[in-house]
Amino acid sequence: MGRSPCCDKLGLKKGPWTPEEDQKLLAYIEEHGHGSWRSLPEKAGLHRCGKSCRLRWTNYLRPDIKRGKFNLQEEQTIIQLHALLGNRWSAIATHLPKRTDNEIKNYWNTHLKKRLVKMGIDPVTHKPKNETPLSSLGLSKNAATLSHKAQWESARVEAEARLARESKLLHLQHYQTKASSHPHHNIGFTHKTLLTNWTTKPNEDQQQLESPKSTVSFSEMKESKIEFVGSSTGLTLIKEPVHDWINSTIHEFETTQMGEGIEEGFTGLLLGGDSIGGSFSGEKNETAGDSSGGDCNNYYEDNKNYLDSIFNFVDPSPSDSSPMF
DNA sequence: AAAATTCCCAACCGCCGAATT
DNA sequence: CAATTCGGCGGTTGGGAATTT
Repeated sequence: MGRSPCCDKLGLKKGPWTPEEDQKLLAYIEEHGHGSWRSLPEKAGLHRCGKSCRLRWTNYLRPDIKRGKFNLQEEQTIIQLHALLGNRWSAIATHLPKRTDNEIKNYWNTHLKKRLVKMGIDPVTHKPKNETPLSSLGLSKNAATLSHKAQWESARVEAEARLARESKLLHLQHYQTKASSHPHHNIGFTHKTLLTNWTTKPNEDQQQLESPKSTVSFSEMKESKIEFVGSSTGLTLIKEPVHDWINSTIHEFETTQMGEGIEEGFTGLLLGGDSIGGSFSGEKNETAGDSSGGDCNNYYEDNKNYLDSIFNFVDPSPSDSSPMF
């Protein structure tokens, strides 16, 4: 049977974390690694459940987290991956370095979803709510193709995500080993920095606009002894690599992300309802009267660009090195 | 200036699958 | 093989901040 909720124990604190609690959690993980989350709170002197500690660590305290506004490229990546993967935030997060699934999920729900809706695009299916105009543009065939390819692509991206998770796990184990053998091992931050951050509002002053790249480490992928076998329900992992295909698809993904094609499509599309000049989080500019997503006159063109950009993502190169298609 | 409303996000909840006993 | 434990995921929400009335 199921287990009882871990926070049901009397006396366990819930709600927002205090700086003192953060410091305890950080200090413990810095010194010992997190180990078993279940037993961590007691060892760390926290009156929290392990789940709460894990969440706090993964979504906030981890040193490799990037906070602040999402840049254009990150937004594009989220939209593209969401079109392929749906609400699989953890899989999407593996392609957005330093972003947590929770943050991406929040950003999608509070910003991107609304933006798509305003553009007349169904945020679930990523199709225009009224198909007719696009059909007349001759896109219906493309849409069918997209649907088919997206199934494969979805499986591929999911496999990438899995690999990324596995490699992260390996790194974590490596780190934990290090932490246990080096009691004062520094993992890239100090209590001081944490407390400094707490004196200002989190999120506010840590905006970095780094150029994102896939968290899937290509070298790790190359070293991986894993082969993907597609199936209707997902992927089976068996031994021995098929490096060429993996690397080529990853390369396609990466070049597509950096390429000008999608940039153009999404930039025009998404910037349309937002502020001009790259200040991209200025949603308040999307006031009534501004037919967000651009001019009404540009509606069809915009949607065409939107679909095109996804087509480009799914099928980015004319040569199409993927054996799947 | 104050009240009402909306927005945003950290954190919780419940479920699931994998691992362990 | 069943029961249990654990970590992880996605959906949801509470409450503070920001904005509007």
